[in-house]
Amino acid sequence: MPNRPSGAKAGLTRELVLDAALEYLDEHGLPALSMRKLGARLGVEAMSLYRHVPNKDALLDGLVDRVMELAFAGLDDPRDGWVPWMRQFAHSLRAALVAHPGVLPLAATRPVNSPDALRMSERWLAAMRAAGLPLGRAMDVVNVIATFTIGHTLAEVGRTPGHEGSEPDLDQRSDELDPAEFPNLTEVIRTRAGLDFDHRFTEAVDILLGGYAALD
Amino acid sequence: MPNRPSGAKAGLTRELVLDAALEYLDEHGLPALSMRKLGARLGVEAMSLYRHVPNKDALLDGLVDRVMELAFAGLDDPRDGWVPWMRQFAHSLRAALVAHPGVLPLAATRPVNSPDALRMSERWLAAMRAAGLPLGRAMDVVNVIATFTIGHTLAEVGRTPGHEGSEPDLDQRSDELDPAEFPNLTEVIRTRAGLDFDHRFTEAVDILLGGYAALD
DNA sequence: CCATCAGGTTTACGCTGTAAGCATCGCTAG
DNA sequence: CTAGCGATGCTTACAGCGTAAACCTGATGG
Repeated sequence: MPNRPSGAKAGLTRELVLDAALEYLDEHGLPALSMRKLGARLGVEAMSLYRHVPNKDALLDGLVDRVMELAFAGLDDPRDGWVPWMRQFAHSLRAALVAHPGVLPLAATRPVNSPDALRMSERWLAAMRAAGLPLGRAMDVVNVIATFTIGHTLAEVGRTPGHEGSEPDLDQRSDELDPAEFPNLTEVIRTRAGLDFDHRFTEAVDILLGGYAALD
Repeated sequence: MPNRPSGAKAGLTRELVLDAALEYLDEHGLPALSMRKLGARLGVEAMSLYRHVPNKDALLDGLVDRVMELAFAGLDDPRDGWVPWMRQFAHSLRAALVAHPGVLPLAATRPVNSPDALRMSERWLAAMRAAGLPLGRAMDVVNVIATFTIGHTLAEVGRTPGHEGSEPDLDQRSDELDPAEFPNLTEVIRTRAGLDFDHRFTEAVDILLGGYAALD
């Protein structure tokens, strides 16, 4: 497949591979991502990728790590208070996940004790303690906000990890919905009550943070 | 593989297939579940399963539906108040997911608008409205509690969807953890602060429900 | 100039989901 | 009693997957 003279270097890097993988993932979805197709996109055979990545799982882990890093970028100093910092982090994480929906199922199911994830947890804890929170409480707040954000965004993006648009959104299929069988759902669609994901997420995060803040 | 006289019926049912699949999933994890292996467990060739299930995805959807049904079983009457009902539901859902960890990644990533999921949402909404909650608020509470429960349980079970025990739990690898690089995490392990998932889940659910109840 | 090596390729293996066609059973109609 | 028929399971086949092993080749350092 490569039209480059055989044996010549294509100039791959781990970073380039991850870039291409992330792009492919966001365009075509997780099930469509294979080493062969990723290689093809880079003008290279599948096996070449293994010079830069030990195996497919590690590649996927790298993608999760990347998006997590993205969520951390540009956060304020936590010493201004853990509540605003955590709120900012929650919204930043949600934005990063929405921007890379293909990574979402991965972020949700990767083990929490991979080296990357441990580094991430350490950073969270450091930030929260810098804001004056005791360790146990910091663990609780961090974990609750992170898991809620991932869970909620998962439902928000809400399609099979397969390529997007395979199913229409709930509010686009009001026609096919039998009002006799689904009276409440049809009313939801008609009145558009409770379909605002932004509002729901913001409100829930504030409830959680407010609740923890009141626990002193 | 089947030692039964060729052409004889093995007596499969959709229900039997789902039973076996759920069992296999909980024992060996999602990546290990293949149509051939599932067939083998039932004493049947892989293709035979397709008489009872249109394809693998539909089979997996069926498993999610089953566990969700399990979560609904034995709930009190919602008219006794939506706060206790929702609390009970959250804990029941978490218990069902923990009992069938293989289904968790599926429950998290299946689209929210499959027919089964719609039926489920309708039931939730009906219960909440029976308890006197307005529709929009009902949507918010239901979605927030469900997504948080799934997200938190995902982190709790917390291993690659691959077979369990592939990585030790966080608190079992204190040895390998460099205290210089991970001061906070090592302290977490030493003091066991913030490692109680039960307590964290209960507390967070109560904060959420209390917060919504206070919004009147 | 030659040896080494990093990076890319080729080939191959066992596994996957599933389409198509066939064999065989139990049941029902004549 | 028998003809046929639908239901059920089996066989074969195909394209695609992740990746191990061996190989080739252009660039680099002694």
